[in-house]
Amino acid sequence: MNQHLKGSLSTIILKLLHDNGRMYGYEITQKVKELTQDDIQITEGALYPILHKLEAEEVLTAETEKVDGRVRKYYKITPKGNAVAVDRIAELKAFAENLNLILNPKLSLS
Amino acid sequence: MNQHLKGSLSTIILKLLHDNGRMYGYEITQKVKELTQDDIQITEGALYPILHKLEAEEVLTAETEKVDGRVRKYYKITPKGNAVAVDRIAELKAFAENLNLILNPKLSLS
DNA sequence: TTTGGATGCATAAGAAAATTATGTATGTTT
DNA sequence: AAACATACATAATTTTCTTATGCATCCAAA
Repeated sequence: MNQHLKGSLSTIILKLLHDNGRMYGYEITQKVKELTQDDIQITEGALYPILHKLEAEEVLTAETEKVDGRVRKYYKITPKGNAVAVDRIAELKAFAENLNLILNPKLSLS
Repeated sequence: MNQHLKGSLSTIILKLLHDNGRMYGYEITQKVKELTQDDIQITEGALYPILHKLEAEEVLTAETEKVDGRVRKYYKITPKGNAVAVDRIAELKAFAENLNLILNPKLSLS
């Protein structure tokens, strides 16, 4: 995985769930791959523990479904979790803007 | 500190040193504060171990100076370290762009 | 037909990278 | 004198990820 992703991964997951309403783990990994043109690959060892933690914190709820013979575990944001998600997404946006400020500092025109 | 900073911190330090040539630790913390309008505060417990590690890897070299009665440890990127720095900064830029793609997904116009 | 690849979830051991707390020291401001 | 800013350092702990492994199903290719 991209080392710069550290710390941002759980918020990215919340963002995708916030946008898409209901997703399962594997779908999240594919969506991130697609959005970033294969640049970001979420590993399972990182993904599932985060989903379980968010579920334990009641930010997410899960429902298992069998689709085409395979089990999928669908996650969505709880009403209670929505405030948390919105907050963290706003922080991630602010962070992205700060990154841009650092990476493309304005020339001093003095 | 901003939790999303995790993982990006060492590259941010390299970026500042790459832009400014020569900086000491405290100066780096102040520069990041300034650039991000107080949004990002680098803690000392994160900063100094990173500087020491980069020095051990010979990406940075350090020189101690006494200025106005206080000791400062100035760091700069080594010739060898420059390639590493340029690489990581490019990766951080790519990451920032990926973040934007995730945070502001294009509407599907199908 | 069986092998490999994609789909799908899970977890354990270890490493990496931060937080939090603490310590030292000097200079400046109140 | 106390508080705050400047300046560096590190130890213990926690968070978070990597790497490896395991299980199971479906589909395509050989």
